[in-house]
Amino acid sequence: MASRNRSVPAADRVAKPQARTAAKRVKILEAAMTVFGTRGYNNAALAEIAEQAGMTHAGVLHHFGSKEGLLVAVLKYRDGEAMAGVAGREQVEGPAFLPHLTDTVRDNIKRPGVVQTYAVLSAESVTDGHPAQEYFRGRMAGLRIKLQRVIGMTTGREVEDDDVRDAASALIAVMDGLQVQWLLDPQAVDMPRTLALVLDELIERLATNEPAPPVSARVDGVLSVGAAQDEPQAS
Amino acid sequence: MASRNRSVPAADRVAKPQARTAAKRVKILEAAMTVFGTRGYNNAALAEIAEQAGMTHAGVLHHFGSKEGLLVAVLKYRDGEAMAGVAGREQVEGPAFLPHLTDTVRDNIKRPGVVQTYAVLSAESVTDGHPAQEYFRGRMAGLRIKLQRVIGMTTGREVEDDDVRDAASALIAVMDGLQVQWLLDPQAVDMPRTLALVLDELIERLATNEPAPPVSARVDGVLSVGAAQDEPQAS
DNA sequence: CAAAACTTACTGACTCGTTTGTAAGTATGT
DNA sequence: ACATACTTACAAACGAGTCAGTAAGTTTTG
Repeated sequence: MASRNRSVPAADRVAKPQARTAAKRVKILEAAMTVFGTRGYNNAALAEIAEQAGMTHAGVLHHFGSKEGLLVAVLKYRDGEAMAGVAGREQVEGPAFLPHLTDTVRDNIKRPGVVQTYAVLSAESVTDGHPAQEYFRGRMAGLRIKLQRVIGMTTGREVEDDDVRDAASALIAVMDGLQVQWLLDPQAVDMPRTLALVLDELIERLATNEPAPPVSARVDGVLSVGAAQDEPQAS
Repeated sequence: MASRNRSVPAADRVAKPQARTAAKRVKILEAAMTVFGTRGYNNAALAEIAEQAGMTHAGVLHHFGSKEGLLVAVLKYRDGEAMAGVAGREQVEGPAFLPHLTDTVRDNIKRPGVVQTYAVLSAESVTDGHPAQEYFRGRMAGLRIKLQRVIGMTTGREVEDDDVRDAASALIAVMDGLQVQWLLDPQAVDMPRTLALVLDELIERLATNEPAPPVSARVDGVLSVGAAQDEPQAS
């Protein structure tokens, strides 16, 4: 299925970009983000992206070489934008990163398009041979490591501790999972509040190092107030 | 153009479906699950599904009318299968539903295909006009309500309590979010352990009703041991 | 019970729309 | 003059759905 290796036309070797070109490219990227978000990568048509950017699909290809190239550019663009982001918020490094998560989620409510793009693409990326797969694998790994470090710092735990690792995965999972629920029904979930609940509780637990009893015990009535256990667990 | 004298596949007419038909349909559904999972709905071709089921794409259409019809059938089939499921596990109703969650996640590790189908389709469903949108909206809502009830029962809280609601959303979010991370890198996350961590901690918090201090306070040094605060938060 | 009268379960060929990418030509700025 | 930034036109594929036809099963009828 893979055609022969031909040289990519004019992907990135920009010798002399003209004055208004940069702005035009941003406009294409912005349009692409919207369309990839509303339709998914596979179902998105270059023609629609081009139209929103005020040109033909061939014009888009002139700048980004291929649809896949455009996607990669969108992903990179989003990263850069998220840093120099919405409220002049720069790269937060220390334990302040944790409340920053909740802030970001709060801001995201005002940018459903961005949320949708991220949610759709990240899940779509697990499909066979998806062009964004490597990107999201790396992104997840990076986020996990960063969170592990920050959680370690904040709670005085080892960075390599299993609980710290799990907490990092869990926080990312909560944010991503909430987005899908929220996109399907914005009334149904309160993203920042829910994230804060998990975040506060997880950090408290790691800081005090007092694991909660497993729910299985609770269900068996071992800890419950009225200690009437009704049914034995099959396990 | 809907109700003609055409031979509608799932007919309520007088004649019987043939003997091996049911099995054949299941084979198609099984193939469709795989292909929808590995390619996503939009990128999946009926021809590939048909091939895996041992027929042509027109044959598939004969049984399910359209690609969209097939997707809906797959989703329904999956629900039915999940109940009569893997280990003869039937509809768990009471507080036992909570440990059941962890069990399900543990089983899912052995069924990456199913996980991928669910993860890809649920996120894809938020795109404009996706045929599975209503299905997943309903599914999420139903799961949330069920979890609210079970959490209420287990912790002695009101079902309508915000914390209970948030905890329900959070648990679903953790499960779904972990799946994407796990599919991208199975080594990187321990799904059941991570879910258990969040689950235990959330239930404990709701049961004792002692909210953890917000991380923001912790970061500001109010609670931290070494009370060195580095940067004031913008907010 | 068996032939006629259907129905079901397909296949193969085709239509028609959509889509990515290419090629060649035109305008514009430096 | 010469890249750059496009456009129009086209190529080649692909994919969903239609249609007519065929083989086999099922029901009805005499």
